[in-house]
Amino acid sequence: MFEDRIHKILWAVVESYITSPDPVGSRFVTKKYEFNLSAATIRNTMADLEELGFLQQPHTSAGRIPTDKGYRFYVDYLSQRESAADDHLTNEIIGRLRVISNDINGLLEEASKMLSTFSHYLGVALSPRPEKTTFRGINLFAYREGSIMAVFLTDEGIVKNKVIRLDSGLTQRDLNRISDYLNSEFSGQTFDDIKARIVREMYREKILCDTLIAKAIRICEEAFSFDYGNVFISGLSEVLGLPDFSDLQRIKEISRAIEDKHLIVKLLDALSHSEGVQVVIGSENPAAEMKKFSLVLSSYKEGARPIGTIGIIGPTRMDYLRAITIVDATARFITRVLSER
Amino acid sequence: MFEDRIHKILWAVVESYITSPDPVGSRFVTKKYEFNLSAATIRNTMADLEELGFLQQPHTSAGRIPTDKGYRFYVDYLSQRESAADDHLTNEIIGRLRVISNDINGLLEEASKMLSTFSHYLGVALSPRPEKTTFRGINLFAYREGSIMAVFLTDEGIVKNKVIRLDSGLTQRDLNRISDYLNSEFSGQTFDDIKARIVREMYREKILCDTLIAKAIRICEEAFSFDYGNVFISGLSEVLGLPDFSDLQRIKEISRAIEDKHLIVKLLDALSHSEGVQVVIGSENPAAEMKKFSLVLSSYKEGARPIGTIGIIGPTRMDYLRAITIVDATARFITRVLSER
DNA sequence: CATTAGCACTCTAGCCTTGAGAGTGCTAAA
DNA sequence: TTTAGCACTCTCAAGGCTAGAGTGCTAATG
Repeated sequence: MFEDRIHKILWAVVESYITSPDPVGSRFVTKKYEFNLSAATIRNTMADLEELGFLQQPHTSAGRIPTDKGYRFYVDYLSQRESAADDHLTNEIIGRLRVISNDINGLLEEASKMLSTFSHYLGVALSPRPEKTTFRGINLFAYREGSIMAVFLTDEGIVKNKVIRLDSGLTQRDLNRISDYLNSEFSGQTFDDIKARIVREMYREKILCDTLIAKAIRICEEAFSFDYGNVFISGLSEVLGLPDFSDLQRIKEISRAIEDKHLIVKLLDALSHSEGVQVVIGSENPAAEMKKFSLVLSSYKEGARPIGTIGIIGPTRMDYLRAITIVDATARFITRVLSER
Repeated sequence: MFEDRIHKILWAVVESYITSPDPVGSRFVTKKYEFNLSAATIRNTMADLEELGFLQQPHTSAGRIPTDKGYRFYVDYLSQRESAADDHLTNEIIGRLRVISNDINGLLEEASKMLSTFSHYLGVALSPRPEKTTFRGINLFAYREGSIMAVFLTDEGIVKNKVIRLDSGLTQRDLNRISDYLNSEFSGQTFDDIKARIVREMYREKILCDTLIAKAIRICEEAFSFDYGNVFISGLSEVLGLPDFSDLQRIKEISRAIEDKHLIVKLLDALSHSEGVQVVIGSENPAAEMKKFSLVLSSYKEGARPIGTIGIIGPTRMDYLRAITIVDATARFITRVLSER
C-alpha cells in the first residue's frame, strides 16, 4: 500500500480517528493495525509526524489527532487510487432521487436532503448560476402602477420572477409585443450572451430612438441582471447528533453558516471551478468563518457546461471517502437528469 | 392594578422570571416589588399558587417559576388592558421593512428576519395560502416531451410554477389558446372559487367532448391543486444565544422544528383563524413537538380576507409583551402593503 | 544501528466531599 | 392574619483524589 512506514502510520492514525473520535495512541495502533512493530517504535514515528505538522496532541499524554495537513495527505491518497466506487451506496442515492426529479428546484432541494441523510453532515445544493442558464421565454405583466412583473423560464426549468420599476404607461398589449420580441430574439441563448448583446443593442437603439424597443431594452437591462439563485441547505439536526458538535460554540458557528446563505453561495461559487469532486479541508478554506469545517463539492453540468454546485459541509474529522462517493454520485445524477430531454 | 394580593404576586413572579431566568424566591419579591408584606406572607401565597397550578418549583428550595397556566394568566391580563402600543418599536420595524417590499416573498422573508432580530426568537412567515390567493394569469409552455410547465401569477404578486405531465401532442399554439381561455375566464377569482367551477365545467365538457377545452380543463385540474406555500424561518443563531437554549436537548428540539417546515405550516395554518394577535403557550400547543415552545401569531390580510400568517416561536419564558407588539406591527404593515395598490 | 522493554512522568476525567448560599415550610408569637 | 425565627433541604462550585491512558526517555537487545 505505502512504502514508507511513516506514511502507513499516518494513514492508520487518520483512518482510525475518522472512524471514532478518540485521539489515537501508539499502543492502539499496534493492536488494530498489524505492523509488527512495538508501541515504542510507533511512538517515535508519531513524534516525527507531529514535528512535520501532520499530527497534533490535544494535550500532553493524550493520543494524536490529525491536523488539516494530515487530512490533506489522507484525501490526496484517496483521490490517487481510482475512486473506490461504492456501487451499493451510489445506487441507493440514485434510486431515491429518481422518484421526484420533476422541476429542478425540487430536485435540488431533495438532493440537499439526500446528501445530508446519507452523510450525516450538512447537504448543500445551489441552483444553477443564473448567468449560466439558457433563456427560454419571458412574460411581462402590468403589475402595479409603475411596476412590471417579469417572469422568466429557462431551459433548465427554472422560473424566476422580478419586479421592475418603470414609470411609463405601457399597456399589457405593449408588454406582450415586447415579450414576443424578446422571446423570438433571445430564446436559446445564455444570459451571459444576452447581456453582452443588450449592451450593443442599447447603443444602436439610442440612435434610432424607437420608444417601444428602447423601453423593451431598458426592461431587459433590469430584468436580466440577476441576484444569486436559490440555496438549499439541509441536515442541521443530522449534524447536531455528531460528537464533533457536542459543544455550544461549534453549534453556533455552524448555525451561523447556515443562516448566512450568501456566504455559502459565494464560497461554493468561488471554489467549484475544477473538474470532478473537490475537497477543501479546514484552514484551506478561504472564508474565515469556515476554517473549522471541510467542504466536499462537485459541479453538475448541462452538457459540458458546469452550471451549478452541490456539496457537503462537515467537520474536518469527516468520512471523506464516503462523502466523496455521495457527492460524486449525486452530481452525476443531476447532470444526467439535465441532459435527459 | 390587581385587587387580590394573590394576583399581584403571581404577576410579579411571572414578570420577574421573564426578565431574568432565575427562579424567584419570596425574599426577592419583597425587595423588588413593594407590597409591604414580609417574605413569610409571600411564601404562603406562593405555596397557594403552586397548589393552584400557576407556579412550580424546579426543586425543593429553589424559587418558583411559572407554569404554562401561570404564563396564560399573565398573557390574558396583557391582552385585557388596551394593547400597550410601543410606538417607538413599531416605527422602527416599519421603517426597516419599508426599504424593500418589492415582491411579496421578498417582503415575507425580510419580515421573518425582522421578527427574529427584534424579538431574539425565531421569526416565521408563511406566504399566502395558495387556495386563498386571487388568480391573475397563467402561462403554459411545452416543457419537455409529455410535460407542460405552468406559470401562475396571482394578485398578491406570487409566481408559482408547476410541471404537469400530460401525454398529448399539444403545440405551443394550443397551449397559448388554452392559457388565453383560462386567463379570460378565471382572472380575478380565488383559487377556491376556480376549483369549484372546474368541477362543474368538467362535467359539462365531458358531454360536449371538445378535445382542446377538455384538455385545458384537465390541465387546470392539475395546475390548480396546490401544495403549501413558502415558509420563511429565521433566527436560529439568535435563539442559540438565549439562556433557555443552553442545553443540547432543547437545541435539537428547536432545530428539528426548523427543519420540519411542513409541521410549522400545518400548525400555524390550524391556529390562525381568530382576529388579531394570538398567543399559544407551551402545552396549549396541539403539536407534541412544540409543547415546550410558545407561539405568537397574527394573520395578514388582503382587504378583509386573512390570507397568510406570520409569527414568533420562542421558549415559554418569552417576553410576551414585546413579542405581541412586534408581531402586531409586522402583520399590520404587511396588510397595508398588500392594500396599497 | 534500528528496535524494544521498562519506567517515571503528565494530564484528564470522573467521583466524592465539603461548604456556602438560597429558599422553603412550619411553629409560635404579635 | 401577619410576621419572625429556625431547622431543613437542595444546588452549585471548588477542591482533592484516583484510575487510566499515553508519552518521552534511557538502557538493553538482536
